[in-house]
Amino acid sequence: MNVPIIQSCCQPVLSEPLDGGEAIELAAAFKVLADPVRLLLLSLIANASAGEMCACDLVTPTGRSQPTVSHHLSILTDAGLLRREQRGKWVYFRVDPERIAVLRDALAPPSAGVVRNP
Amino acid sequence: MNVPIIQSCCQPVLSEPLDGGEAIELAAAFKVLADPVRLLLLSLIANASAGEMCACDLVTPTGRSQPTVSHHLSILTDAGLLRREQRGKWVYFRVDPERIAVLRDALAPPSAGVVRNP
DNA sequence: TCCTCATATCGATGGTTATCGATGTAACCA
DNA sequence: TGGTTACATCGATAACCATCGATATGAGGA
Repeated sequence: MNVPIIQSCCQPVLSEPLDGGEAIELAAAFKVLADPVRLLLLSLIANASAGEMCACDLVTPTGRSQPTVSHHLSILTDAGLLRREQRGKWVYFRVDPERIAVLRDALAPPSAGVVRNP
Repeated sequence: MNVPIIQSCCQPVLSEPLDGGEAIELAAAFKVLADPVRLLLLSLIANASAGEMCACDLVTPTGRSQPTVSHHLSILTDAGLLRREQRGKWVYFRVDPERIAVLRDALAPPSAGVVRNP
């Protein structure tokens, strides 16, 4: 997957018209969330007691092969939704809530925080 | 695309662990947003002066064929993100902001409105 | 240095979907 | 009734992506 880093790219969809480039960028960002395994990974990591999880503990609960889980963790990390930290042989992941907030903000209600006709 | 109606299915992803079914449902919902043409359609309709737009006026600004635009409008309508109203020969669409809010809420910050350990 | 284990990468495959031209359907009008 | 226009559906195609087994990489430990 072509995964650009998720960053604030535009006004909320419902508050101001998107141009073509913004639409492509936002769509790519939502595509990262459009997979059940990736949502499950985000949820597992976000709700882990230490706020982080070892990749080794993410294979079993997702029910996928180790390469598949590694693939999804890469996509989430490339998008900036996860932060990766290697400790010895192990890799730990934690969620970056600010990146998630960018996507959340793109869905803000109409005219929230936007002066349409100043 | 298999497009279930978008409805509140679960606690926010970052606040409580998802189960497999919830993850599948949420992923399908985000998949609806994971296309630039559909985001552009949502944006155009939400920002139209009358709060609605005729399908006939959505072909040119998206730069796609009429069948393709009709296809995407169907997906958005099936998901509940758009409301469809036929008036004579014409079909008008308006955004349902509550359905968008469901997706937005799924991305709520950790523990927002959720008591993790009561 | 060799072995083990955790993770990443590779190559192949099957399923999904965005897209289009052609055509069907249905509303309006003369 | 016949023509025109708006929209939906159909069938085909090309691109994309999740998935896996096999294998490479790289860190620790003996």
